[in-house]
Amino acid sequence: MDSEQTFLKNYDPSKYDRPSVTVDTLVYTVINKENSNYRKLPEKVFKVLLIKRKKHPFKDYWAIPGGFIYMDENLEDAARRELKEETNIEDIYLEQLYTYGDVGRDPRTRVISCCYMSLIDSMQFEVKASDDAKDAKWFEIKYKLIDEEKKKKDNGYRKKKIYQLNLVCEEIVLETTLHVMIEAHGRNTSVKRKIVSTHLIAFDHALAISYGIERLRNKIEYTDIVFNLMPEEFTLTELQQVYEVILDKKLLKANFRRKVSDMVIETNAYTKDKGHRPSKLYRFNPNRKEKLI
Amino acid sequence: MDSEQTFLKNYDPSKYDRPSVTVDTLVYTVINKENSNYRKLPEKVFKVLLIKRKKHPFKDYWAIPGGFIYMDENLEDAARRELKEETNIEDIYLEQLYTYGDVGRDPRTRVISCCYMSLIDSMQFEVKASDDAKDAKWFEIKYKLIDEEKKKKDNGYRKKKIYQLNLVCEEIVLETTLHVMIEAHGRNTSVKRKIVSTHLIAFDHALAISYGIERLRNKIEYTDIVFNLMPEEFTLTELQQVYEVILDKKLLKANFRRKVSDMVIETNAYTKDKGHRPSKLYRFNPNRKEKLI
DNA sequence: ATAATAGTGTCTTTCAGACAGTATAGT
DNA sequence: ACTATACTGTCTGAAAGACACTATTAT
Repeated sequence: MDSEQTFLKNYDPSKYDRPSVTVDTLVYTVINKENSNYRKLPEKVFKVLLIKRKKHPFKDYWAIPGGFIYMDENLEDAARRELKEETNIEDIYLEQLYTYGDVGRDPRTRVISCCYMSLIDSMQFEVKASDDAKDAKWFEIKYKLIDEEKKKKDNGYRKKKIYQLNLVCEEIVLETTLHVMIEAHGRNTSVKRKIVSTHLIAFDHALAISYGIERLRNKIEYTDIVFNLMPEEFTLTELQQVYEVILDKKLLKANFRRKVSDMVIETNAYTKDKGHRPSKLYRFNPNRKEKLI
Repeated sequence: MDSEQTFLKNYDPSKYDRPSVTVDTLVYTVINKENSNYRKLPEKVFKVLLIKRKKHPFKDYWAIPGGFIYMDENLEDAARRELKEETNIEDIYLEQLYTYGDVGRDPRTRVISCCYMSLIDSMQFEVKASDDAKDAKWFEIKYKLIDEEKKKKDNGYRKKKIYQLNLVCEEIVLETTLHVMIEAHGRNTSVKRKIVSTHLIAFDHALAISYGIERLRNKIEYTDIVFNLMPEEFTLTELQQVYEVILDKKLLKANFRRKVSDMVIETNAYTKDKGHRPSKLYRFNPNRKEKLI
């Protein structure tokens, strides 16, 4: 009769083939665009951080920062370590997004990639992460539903949503087309995402980038995560601009202010030297009723 | 100058230590409780499927069904294969829930577990999955927030939510206490879940079971997933009972019916022989506007 | 004065919550 | 007749959406 102890002593993990495991971290931010007219507010741009690969496979392609986990390190710790190493960013909002593990997604060997998503404040990190030496660059995100096909089937339907993801940094344009296939059959609905065409983006990383955008668009509506993109103090118009650039739609000012009113606290400070009426500065209200999942 | 091809030919995956990867699948359902009073409707019970482990480690403990992935098999395919093998369930709603990878969560070696969640129709699978020979059993779920502590800190707070998870099957009672730690610091909020005490549940599986319940409670409010728990035809009262047992609260009938009205289509059929007024049978309306994430 | 943003008031429609009432089978 | 469920109507108040109006700065 063997005990758990003797079992563990004799356990040989190399009996089975094992995949490699990486941790990749999507870093999103919203940054001010340069401005000519002294009166106008700077436009906000939604960006994602990509690294230019220096090694095979996908040499010279752009990828989400990340790497192989250490054997004595938790997944989230690995994500934070990589983020610190590559961008010097730490103590930041991080959440697990999705684990990608399709056969053949990495030409070297079976690689399973646990993907995290983080949001950073543009002011705090803008310079460092844009650092050229690291070959890390912020890419402006343009993500749009461009077409939708629906076919009726008996007892259900099949819908294909076609998305265009364009990532732009200076003269570099990374263009990807994605399909989201929704299959409804009886009471059962399944969703599959796949890359139809992509250009200069490594592995299946375009999938994660688009999924991260959709998750963010969703969670911004019912959680506090936006504030991870904001500086300590901000105007309500800036906050609204961040919502608008992420959701890719205009919002009405009066309604927006009502909606966020219980998430913020006003300060006594105002903006100045803006060529128009000064604006009150606000902070995040940490004592609001939270909603987390 | 080496090409990608020569790089790949010389790539040796055994250079680095690699973890083992498993896929585990939470299977939830809602089942009718036996009934004495011929007039009364059967009560619904929310259940999760657990397997009794026959091998070390955690021999004789209860675990979520799952196992090691094959090297030539996608993650979701692995989840579906295991589900088919162990419970004969197939063609069912499945979604990725979370990937657990803490060091030391498996005493054998580093094991990373990609956890899926599935919902099944009690009528269709009730008998098979309860099959004793497979040592798989349905456990009734009782999941409650039992206490909450909040401590103010400068520039934020720390909140601890204490949950009690009880799983009951006949005379077996599996009791777990979980902490959800919410730490708000400045604009940054982090959430950590951990097991404080658990009894006869293998690995960190109690974490996944509770997280799955919370995800389901959340998604039932704004998606169609409930219908994966329903038979082809059902009464609105049955649908309401399923909502109530998952959310663990009573709902008002008139309001509930208004809320679900565009998700269902009425049939011409009615229930009968119930000892009270017959009820109209409904089906899922596959053509409703969907919300998926 | 002007151009631009800051900020508020209010109407309407929609939706969530609460409650009370009527209807109808099986014994 | 009685019991238990089936089903509907309507009131209230909150929230979402739309729009119009006033206020204030730097040049």
